[in-house]
Amino acid sequence: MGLTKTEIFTDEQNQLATLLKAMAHPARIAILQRILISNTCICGDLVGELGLAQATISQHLKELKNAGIIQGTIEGVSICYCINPKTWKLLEKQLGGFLAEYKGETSCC
Amino acid sequence: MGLTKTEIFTDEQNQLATLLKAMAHPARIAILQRILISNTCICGDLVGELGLAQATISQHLKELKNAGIIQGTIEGVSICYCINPKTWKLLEKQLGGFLAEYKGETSCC
DNA sequence: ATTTTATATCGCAATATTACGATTGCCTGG
DNA sequence: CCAGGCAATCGTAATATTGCGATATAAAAT
Repeated sequence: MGLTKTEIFTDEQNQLATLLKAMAHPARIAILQRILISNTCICGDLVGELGLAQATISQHLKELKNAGIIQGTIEGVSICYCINPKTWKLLEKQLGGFLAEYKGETSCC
Repeated sequence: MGLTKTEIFTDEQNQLATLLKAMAHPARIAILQRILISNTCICGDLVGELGLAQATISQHLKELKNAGIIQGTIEGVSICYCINPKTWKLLEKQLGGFLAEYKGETSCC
């Protein structure tokens, strides 16, 4: 055991879980926030700004890229990362719908 | 190594990461959706509805509870789980603010 | 008091994640 | 072509997650 039983769930559930998982780390949230602020892409600046090793940052970037949340393009010497608009919109839609499903606190338990 | 360096990040980043992590599993998304639909709480019904063992469901519920996303009260024989309004509102706020920070696709890379 | 029913917890095995040093690959400038 | 820096990858250690059977706990029914 030790691996998620994806066959049991819907594609939507698996997809949302994958996206959330990709963001569910403080370093990756910090990376995304940096990208959101300086809209324009960043890269090795992160190594200096966050207190993590280059290999670690690269790994986090890879995970965000694998999930489709960011995309990277070669920009001369360094590499430029930025938000993938398509996935971001999908995320807004899926997550928005999910959160909105909660109808106030109609006295449950 | 192998453990997240939380000291490096802000409380907000760590908190959001914890909440996202708690939701970042298809089974837990499915559980939350069930709760959102039948607003009123559920419990061992999940064992029949999702295809997972009782011990596994119980563990997922525990994780959601630890994160503060759901709360449980004893309801006679069984236990009634429902959304924790406080955390849900926090999540909406944090996540909403986060997602909204993206200013369209102003030609990045 | 004993059985039934509903959950939680323990213990384990398989796998995934996190972090980093070391190395490799790759472009650019000399 | 070769040296420079930037970023990806490899390998490894420590720890976390996922899933389940088995067992424990606790309230309700008999």
